[in-house]
Amino acid sequence: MNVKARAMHAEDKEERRHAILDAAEQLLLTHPQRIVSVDEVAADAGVAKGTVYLYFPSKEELLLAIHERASERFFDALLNLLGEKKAVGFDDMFLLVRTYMIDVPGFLPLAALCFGLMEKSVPMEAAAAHKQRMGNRLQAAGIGLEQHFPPLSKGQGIAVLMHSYGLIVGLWQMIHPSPLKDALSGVPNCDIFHREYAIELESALRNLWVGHMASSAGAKPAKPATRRAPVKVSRRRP
Amino acid sequence: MNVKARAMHAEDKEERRHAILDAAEQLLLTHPQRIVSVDEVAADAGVAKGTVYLYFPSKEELLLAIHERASERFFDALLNLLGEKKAVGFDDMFLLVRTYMIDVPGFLPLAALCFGLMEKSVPMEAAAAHKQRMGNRLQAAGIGLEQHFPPLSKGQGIAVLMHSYGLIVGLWQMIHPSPLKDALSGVPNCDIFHREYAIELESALRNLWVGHMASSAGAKPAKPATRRAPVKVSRRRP
Amino acid sequence: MNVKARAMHAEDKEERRHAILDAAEQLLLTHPQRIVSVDEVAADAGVAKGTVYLYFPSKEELLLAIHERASERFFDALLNLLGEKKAVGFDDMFLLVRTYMIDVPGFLPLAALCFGLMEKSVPMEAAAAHKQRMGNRLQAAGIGLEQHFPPLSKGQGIAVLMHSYGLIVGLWQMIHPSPLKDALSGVPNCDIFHREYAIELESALRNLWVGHMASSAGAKPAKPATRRAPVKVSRRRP
Amino acid sequence: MNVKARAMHAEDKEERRHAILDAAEQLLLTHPQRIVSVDEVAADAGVAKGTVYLYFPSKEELLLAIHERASERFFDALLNLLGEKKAVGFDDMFLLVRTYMIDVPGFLPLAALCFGLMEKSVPMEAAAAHKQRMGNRLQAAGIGLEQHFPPLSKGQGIAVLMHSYGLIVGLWQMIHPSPLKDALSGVPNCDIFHREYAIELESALRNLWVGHMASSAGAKPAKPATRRAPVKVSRRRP
DNA sequence: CATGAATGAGCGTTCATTCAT
DNA sequence: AATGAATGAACGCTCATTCAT
Repeated sequence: MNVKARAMHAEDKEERRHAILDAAEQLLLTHPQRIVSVDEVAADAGVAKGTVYLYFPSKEELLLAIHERASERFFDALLNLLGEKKAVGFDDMFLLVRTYMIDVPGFLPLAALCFGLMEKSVPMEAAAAHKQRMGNRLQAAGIGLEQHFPPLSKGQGIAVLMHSYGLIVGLWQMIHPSPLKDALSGVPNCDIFHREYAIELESALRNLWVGHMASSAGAKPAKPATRRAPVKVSRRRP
Repeated sequence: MNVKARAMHAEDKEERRHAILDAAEQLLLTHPQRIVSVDEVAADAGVAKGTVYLYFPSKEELLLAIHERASERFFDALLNLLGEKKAVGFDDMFLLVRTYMIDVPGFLPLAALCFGLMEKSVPMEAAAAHKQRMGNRLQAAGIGLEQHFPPLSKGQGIAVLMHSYGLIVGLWQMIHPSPLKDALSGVPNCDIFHREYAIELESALRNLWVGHMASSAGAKPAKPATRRAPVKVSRRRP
Repeated sequence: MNVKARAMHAEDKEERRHAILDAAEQLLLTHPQRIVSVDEVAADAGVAKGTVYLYFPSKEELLLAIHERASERFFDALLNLLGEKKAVGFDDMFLLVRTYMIDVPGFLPLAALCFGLMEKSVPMEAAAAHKQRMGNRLQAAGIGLEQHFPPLSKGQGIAVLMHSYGLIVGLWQMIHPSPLKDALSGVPNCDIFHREYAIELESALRNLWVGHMASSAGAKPAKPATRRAPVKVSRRRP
Repeated sequence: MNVKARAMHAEDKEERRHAILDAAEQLLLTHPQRIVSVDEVAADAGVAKGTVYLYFPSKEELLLAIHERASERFFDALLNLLGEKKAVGFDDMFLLVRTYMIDVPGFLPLAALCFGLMEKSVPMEAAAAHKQRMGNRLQAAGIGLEQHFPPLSKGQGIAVLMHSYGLIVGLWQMIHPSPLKDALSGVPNCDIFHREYAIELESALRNLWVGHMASSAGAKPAKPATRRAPVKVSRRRP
């Protein structure tokens, strides 16, 4: 990793910026539970600690940048998928979630962390810029989604995505692999916290989507499949 | 808050314990972004720092206790509701969520925080005990849920609750009131992050529940309302 | 140990004082490496923490009292031995050292600790009183020693005792059983620190005594046994 | 002490390391009774508290380093002396003890302290390394000693050194200059604790050495100088 | 006398950030 | 541009001592 030469040109600088991000990401992947220190990042990136601060104004913004880059990969893949001509189903979508979020060990801890980060020390304009970029991607993906899933009404695509992302991150916080897992096996009523995250998420997410599709579709016909339950679940319409 | 008298009896001690919890909760609520320090808690509770450690073995366990107390209130209300004879619908449930989670300002930030807490420094014993208590409550509530929502199959009640809780916490992290909200209004594509959390959550949660009801109910008849969407969303049945 | 009744009379008080000393001593024996806390002592003695302070003005003086009581036992046995009619040799003396110092696990750590304690917080008059009591015992034992070991000149008995005690405590600090012992076995030149303390001490002590006897005895005849070594070791006499 | 320049080169760093050691040593010397705090050391060294941790991994290891440096000086002088061609006697040795141990005010309190330090918090690796370095020096000095004092058998040199060191430190703990000294003068039987340490030590040490020389030399001929005493002191030979 | 709840100064350590080189 | 030595505020926790009950 050690890149000693000075980055004089813009491209060199971008390269070094990514080298630092890579190191930090790697560290996050390797120790998903700990919050990495700037020292470690610098050491792993093969640069001095001060250099990190040449490329990122603060540790928080470094973390944000990692998360944004990781999200970008997901969104790129998603937009790519949605841009294809062929039909796209839930399973295709979930495969992306699995590939870019679940199977990337640091992604979810970081996501959870980043939510709480924006309030801290990150200057408002940086936070705003970050949110805007994320918003743009969401917007584009939401529209693509609506095209592939016709039941979705206008604007509902973005809602589905946000709800999904919330569910993905929130559920991960409840159910994730942890050292406690082994220790608690056998303790009654504790195994529920240690179900397989991917399986549980797929079920939850699918149901969320089913509901979204139904709520849009059913908005007009208004007749749910079963007699009682939906009556209680669907929004009351006087 | 300053209660100078010594807590000599068990009930007094419980009271003081709660006074400390109150102070910490209040602090959490006032500064949702920062992790409160023991110094602050002690000062706000009107006791010396050492006194905090008389009632809680560590800061982590203090935070956990706050969360547990708040959860307990929710679960008590939930079990109470589910224990009643009359029919219970989604709206009744959501009212509880609103009352005990959304409208209690510290609840959700703390919930998000606590998920990440268990791994840290909390001795395994304590973490296990905490998880078991939470597990017990979940279990009881899950069973009650299945009785009121017949479409739910055995064991699905607890799943619904967990998925819901994940969604509640995860979505809150994405969309919550923050100082940024005002600053970002007008920035294109940023307003999506600043929708009203309660409204957004209700929609997401309802859809999640609709999905759960449908997936159970429809497991046998398997007839979705619309032609295409469910085909793609529902689990493939070869 | 739990003695709840109030100690109203002097004898009861003395008894309780000893109960506290016993508990503290036991604790010291059990965990020779740690400095016990007042909490532990009180708990083990079956009294409240405040009660300890009714019987000892400070933790330091409690420790001092333990050490003094343990020393007293040694001195009692020593004076007893020296008071007998029959001849007493080094081996008899060493047996006492072994019985009252080496084989009492807490004795030596405490002795080492107490040396450094007097300067701290212990009020000067308490320290003076302690020293005087110890001095008295030393004085008596020194005189007894001189009677059994004729080569010793007047006043040399007390010197032998002090030098011996210094050697006993000082050597123990260098060579004592410790968790490191096992870990360091095999590391070259480290095994010297892990010789058996009792054996090493006996050798050192015996040589110290041999020297003392010789220096007194030889003071008159002035002819050492060997030709060269003593010439260099003994005090030059011009 | 305040040296503001940054220590950029290895030698500068070594210098600063020593500056910190100096400050700590000075502090130890000024307040032999208290265990210095890192705050004080940093303040006295004219650096920030964090800087101390740049040069020493922990407070314990800082203290150990002070002691090791002081010991090193003694051993260097000792090995130097023993390496010379000319004859070396007890008085030459004692001069070193006086110069490097007695007359360096912080040495003995620190030595006493360090013995008890190794068990605490110092990581085993560091403790082992420290012990090994000390062991090496002892070994070398022991061999040199045996060459200058022929009566000493193989391996006895190191024993003499260890016994001596134990005696030096142990006796110091009993008899050392202290504020009590003045206060207690006149109190009967207390003056024994306030003899001049150097004088007392010389006597004790000389006798220890005489004994060692005699025990080796006499191991074969076995003829004690006096009639009764040695019979009792020397090891029984059946 | 006895209790034990309350105290709070004090400590060792961390680590994001700065800035002289 | 790059370095990495230096900083110092902040933190969680301990525990001998006090004193209201």
